[in-house]
Amino acid sequence: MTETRPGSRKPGGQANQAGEPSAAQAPERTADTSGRRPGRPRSEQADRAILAAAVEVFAESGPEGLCIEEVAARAGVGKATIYRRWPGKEDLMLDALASLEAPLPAAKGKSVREDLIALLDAMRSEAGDRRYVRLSALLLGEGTRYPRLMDRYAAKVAQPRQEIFRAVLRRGVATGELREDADVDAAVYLLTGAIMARARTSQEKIERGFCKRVVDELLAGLAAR
Amino acid sequence: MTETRPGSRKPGGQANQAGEPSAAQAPERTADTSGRRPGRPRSEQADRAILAAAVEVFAESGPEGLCIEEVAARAGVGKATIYRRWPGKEDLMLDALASLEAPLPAAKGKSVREDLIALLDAMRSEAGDRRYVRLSALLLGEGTRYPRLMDRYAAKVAQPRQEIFRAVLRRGVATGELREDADVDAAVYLLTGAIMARARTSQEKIERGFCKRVVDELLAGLAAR
Amino acid sequence: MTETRPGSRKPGGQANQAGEPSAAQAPERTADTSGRRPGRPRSEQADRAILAAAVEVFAESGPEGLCIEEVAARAGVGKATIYRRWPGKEDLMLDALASLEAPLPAAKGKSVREDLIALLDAMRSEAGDRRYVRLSALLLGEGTRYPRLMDRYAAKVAQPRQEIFRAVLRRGVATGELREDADVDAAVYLLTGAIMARARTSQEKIERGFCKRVVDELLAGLAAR
Amino acid sequence: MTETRPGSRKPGGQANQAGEPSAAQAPERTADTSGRRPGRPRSEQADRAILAAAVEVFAESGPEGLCIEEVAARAGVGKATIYRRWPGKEDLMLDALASLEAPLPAAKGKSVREDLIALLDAMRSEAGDRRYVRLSALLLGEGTRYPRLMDRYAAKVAQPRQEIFRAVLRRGVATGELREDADVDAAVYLLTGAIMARARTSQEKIERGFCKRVVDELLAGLAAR
DNA sequence: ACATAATCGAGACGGTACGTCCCGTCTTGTT
DNA sequence: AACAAGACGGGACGTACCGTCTCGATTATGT
Repeated sequence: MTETRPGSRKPGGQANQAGEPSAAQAPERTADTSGRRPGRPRSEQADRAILAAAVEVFAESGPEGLCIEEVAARAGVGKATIYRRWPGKEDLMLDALASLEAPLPAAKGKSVREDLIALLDAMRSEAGDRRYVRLSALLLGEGTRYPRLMDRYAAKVAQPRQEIFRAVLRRGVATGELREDADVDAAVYLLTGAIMARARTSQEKIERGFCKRVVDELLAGLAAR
Repeated sequence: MTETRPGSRKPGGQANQAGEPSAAQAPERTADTSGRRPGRPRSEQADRAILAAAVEVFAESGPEGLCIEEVAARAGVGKATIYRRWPGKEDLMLDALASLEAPLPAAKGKSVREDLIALLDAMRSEAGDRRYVRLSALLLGEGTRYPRLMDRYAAKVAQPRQEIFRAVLRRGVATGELREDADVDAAVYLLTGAIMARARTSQEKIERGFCKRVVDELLAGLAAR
Repeated sequence: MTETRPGSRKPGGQANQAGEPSAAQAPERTADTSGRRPGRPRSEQADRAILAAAVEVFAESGPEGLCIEEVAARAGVGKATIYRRWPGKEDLMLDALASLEAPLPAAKGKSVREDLIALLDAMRSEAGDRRYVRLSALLLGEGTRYPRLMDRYAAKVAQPRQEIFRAVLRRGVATGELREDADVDAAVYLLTGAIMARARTSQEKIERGFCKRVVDELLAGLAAR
Repeated sequence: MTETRPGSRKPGGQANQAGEPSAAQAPERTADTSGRRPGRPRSEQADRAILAAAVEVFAESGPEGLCIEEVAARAGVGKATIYRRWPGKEDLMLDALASLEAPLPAAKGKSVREDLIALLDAMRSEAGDRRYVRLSALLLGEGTRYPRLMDRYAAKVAQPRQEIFRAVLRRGVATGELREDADVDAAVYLLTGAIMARARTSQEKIERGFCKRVVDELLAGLAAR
């Protein structure tokens, strides 16, 4: 089910297993130069064509309808060329997802409120991208069946994003802009969850003002006084 | 693709199209009981067996692995008996999901805080049910492919639940427990989203105290003072 | 697989099991009048509609494509109404075949040659009827699986027809028109087979002169002098 | 419905479309061997296993009962491997039939009478093979639904066989053994038809002497003097 | 220059599930 | 009873993809 060939390699940077030790297990005859494997090197153009086709097919047919044969056909590539790179449909999808994640904007530091709104707004755009929603839904749905996949996603994609929110909030606590005893973790879930919940309730794009309202409401608290 | 037969009927109560207007087109001779279609009526036992088997198979194999042939076999039912009721895998899944949704507890009215915590706690239990997570993830992922399905879900399942939250919050505003200008909609997304976001980040059950922390943080607001 | 209900009855005259003792096993309450069964009598209109629909569907779809559901629909009849009369598809087909068989023309007696040509010409017309060819092909193909059916066909349809040929030939021997030691059986197979073989080689109708040529050739003999 | 792929190929020799022009569209670089389609070539072992299984299943279950799933299972082959070669059940059956047809014995030339008896005797053996009867009955019955099939059968199987008879008869005419004005076509139908008609009237094997009687009767002619 | 070796596109392979069709039986209320 | 209607469990149909496996052709490196 998983990696079997020694020198297996994967494109897609962010979602990889870290460090690409591909040369490590290679036969290496002479011992010195470049951890290069013998034989024809893999085509990087194929890498790109496959990922692009995967995103495209995915966006049209959804996670259930994504079909390797179609991806191969659109990429102008043999099926084996895909299976040489990814062990299966889900792993391909993970890398396709990663290729869609826009980097969150760096906190500009003016105020916690503005930073949070900017971060949420970036997520809002992604959530408006149906491709993102679907890829990420597949991931969630398949989580139990492919825990390895889920863990990699959590480690490589989800947690770094949460960390950005956490950093902004912690900085707010430090500068006194936020309460000293604010529950940073809870706040992260409240904020990021609001976008998810909103995305879920309808097919339409989330309206621009939504992020502001959410942030303000959380900052103000609901309780009277 | 969708319903074509006039008197088509679906089981699964909560997720239905409202009111079962099946009698509407029937000949109706005398007045009341006659709203009957001719022929052998559909077996309600089959309805139940199919839904039960669907949930069971689903829980074992995930949305991708859910297989109508297996559901039919376990329910002791011919495949046609399933396709007579649901046009496809996804629609079956929608009703299976609806059959899993526990009714949210009635607001007991002591305080808004306690009511909210109770509601979130009920959702937390569902979110801890992997079957629920998967079904709902599939639903989300397939949303664009099956907008009809998504709309039915929103109308029959999601919105009624949001309405319960909204009622609690509005009552809080009325009693003065919450700020007069509280953004009730934003608050609903913040609260329900927090559970979703939390469920998404790991496979483990959500800890009991999470709901309390979330509610308290939202009630207090993050801002200093 | 075969008859189970006591009072089962079949329409279709020629192909029946002889004598229709239907009243014999009926409950018979009072003991005297008319071997009538209680309850609503079977509709003879249904009998006719079913046979007609069977022939019609058959002619369109061939033996493999003949489908009871379609016959029932076209006859405006419930499926059970068919199964009440015939135990299965093949038996229905046998009666449908019998309803197609035109009676062979009575030998007019002018000469053996003319009689044979007339008989062959009648068969030629049937063989030109694709419905006949198909029904009879099904019968042949299914012979081994349904020996009972085959035997009934042989006894009720095929042998009486051969007997007509045989009678003509025997009369020819008696009148001195044919050789005294003519092998009547072989001649019957030669003549009737020629039509079958000719029908088999192409989809087109058999040309009118074919029968004459065949009869003349057989009468003359191939051998020189 | 029919062949669409350019280089489509079918096993089963005798029943093929003549000459396997598969190389025609291939790129053909050097000159000879290159008439190869790209990709993995079809397994000839699968060809053989499928045909063998088809004949076997057929012999057990008859034409109606022949079931591709069973053939695939017995041949140890995926269903797609069958459908890649034949568009449907009937076409498979045609090739299976062709694989059953024993080659007619070469005319040995001693006398027309002996040659004809030998030819009929070969057909008699086939007709005694229930598998042959059924396959050929299906073919006949399906003729109108699948005219293409029927034509191919006529062209590849039936006509070449008739030609053999015709050649024998023509030689007889040439040597003076037969009448100069003998109607060769009619004679062919008389002879081959006799076997068919005889096979049709009963389930039992045709008796050995039948062929002799038929040939002698036709040679002698029925007419007195 | 030439062997070695891993890649490429193509597409066949054994499977599994799909959604449809029809079988022959069973269950309604009506005639 | 028999009727029209139509649901039932079952099973084969032909299609679509899965992930694996040959094919001949290509493209690098290491001698």
